[in-house]
Amino acid sequence: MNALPDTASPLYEKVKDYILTNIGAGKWSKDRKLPSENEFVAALGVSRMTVHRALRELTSAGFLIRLQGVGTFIAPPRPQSTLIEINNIAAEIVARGNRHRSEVLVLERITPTKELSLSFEFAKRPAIYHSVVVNFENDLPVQLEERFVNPSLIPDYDKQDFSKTATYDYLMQKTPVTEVEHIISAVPADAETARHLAIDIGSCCLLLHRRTWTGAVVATISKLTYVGSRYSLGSRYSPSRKT
Amino acid sequence: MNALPDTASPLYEKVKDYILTNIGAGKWSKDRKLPSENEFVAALGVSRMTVHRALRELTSAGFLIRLQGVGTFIAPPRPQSTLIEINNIAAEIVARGNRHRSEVLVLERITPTKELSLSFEFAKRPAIYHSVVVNFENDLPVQLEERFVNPSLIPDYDKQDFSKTATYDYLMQKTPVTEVEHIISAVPADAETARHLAIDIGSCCLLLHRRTWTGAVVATISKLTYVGSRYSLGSRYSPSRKT
DNA sequence: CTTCCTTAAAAGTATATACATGTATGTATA
DNA sequence: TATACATACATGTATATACTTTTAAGGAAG
Repeated sequence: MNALPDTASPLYEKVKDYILTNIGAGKWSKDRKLPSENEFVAALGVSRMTVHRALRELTSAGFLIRLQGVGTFIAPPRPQSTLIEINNIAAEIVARGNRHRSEVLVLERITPTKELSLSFEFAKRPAIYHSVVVNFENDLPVQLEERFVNPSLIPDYDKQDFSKTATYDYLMQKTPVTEVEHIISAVPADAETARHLAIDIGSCCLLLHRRTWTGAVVATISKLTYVGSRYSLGSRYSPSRKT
Repeated sequence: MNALPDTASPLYEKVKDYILTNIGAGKWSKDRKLPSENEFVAALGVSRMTVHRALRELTSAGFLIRLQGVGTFIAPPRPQSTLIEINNIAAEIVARGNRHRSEVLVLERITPTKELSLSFEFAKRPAIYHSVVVNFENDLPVQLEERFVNPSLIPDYDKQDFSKTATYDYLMQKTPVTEVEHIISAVPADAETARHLAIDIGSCCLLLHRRTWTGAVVATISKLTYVGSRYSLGSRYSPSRKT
């Protein structure tokens, strides 16, 4: 009668199975529309909310594309976006079998510049935390990390001893990251950076600029400068399709 | 009154933001329970189904753990691998509203050096394809791409017109990538690179070294050199845990 | 033929309600 | 004391209903 599989799973899962199976069987051709929610209701004898949930979950899983006012379509095979994995520098150094050490240069509470406040998407200009740390691999400086931290999310940031705990680990543990923005560029070292990293002014450095969000709130802004001749970011990644 | 953010987004998204923000602020301590659905209903003045949807989506995104009959808890911090998405340069330039143009410098079939053959993990030394292309953004060279391609996977590589189709698009279309290795570093431009990119020798460049696999076979080896002062790799990414 | 307006249809959201299912807890009973 | 049961409360699912938002299509007016 209603064509749904006879399993113990909840109804919306049966509807998902039914739709996926029929997509696999080519019941609805690649570029044509799937039945509307109301048509599924009539065909399967379940409520529209249940059909809607099934379709919504299949959409967020990438199988379908839905356009309000238009209909539901089979998603094209997804393009493989090339992803690079950025690891915690301390962990990476240790993983290579080398010795890691941090030196805290600055750990303070400051009033942000107008520009920085803008990056935090603040309406007002509350005080924020500011840290500058140099990371060493076998006593050779390889990375200068400057971080600005939102105190409303991480209140005790300036009380920590970041020569013991990596800033990265502390932040990851304190607040969930819901979104990350990265900008990678290559820049010549300025005078201050060169001094901290013990390199010549103008040497090539890898600059990783990162913003993280927790919900709608900017949690941290980081500027990570790697010495080009001493460090590179590496990763090996298997793009795997879900479900 | 109801403490929800005042944005244009749907209600369940506001509830999600509200919960994430409060987790970030440490309102509900790490190991203790969050309020029950009915308590959220009373506190926020929305229906239970709306709260339920918000909590369900946060759970499937990996932020929460829910136990039927018990309650809702904050999920332990995930092993956070930060991912960066690398896009097709041609697409990125066009997406910025600029004009993209390619110039093919080399497109040939060569016998690989011993070292290159090793990178391909070849036992013997069969001929491979080699291409060098300069990518322009509004007539300004921004990237030099050198690629080595395995002819057993992509047989007609040297017959293509890569001033029309981007090499990236062609390769993605021709063979599925099952694994990718990346190494990003910052290097000074050598004489030849500087000439092709119209920059000074020693200028900072972003070097992206990439190997792709199809199954157990190395498909391509690429060396992408970006002019540091003209181009940066950017991405915004939502780390969402699957189901 | 073109432009504007009306209308229908689709997905999206929000709510009230009901019942199902799993867990912990307190209480009565053996 | 220990077991069994009743109960309260938590999340999970399903439905009916109403309204919103977006889009496409058809028709009237110019």
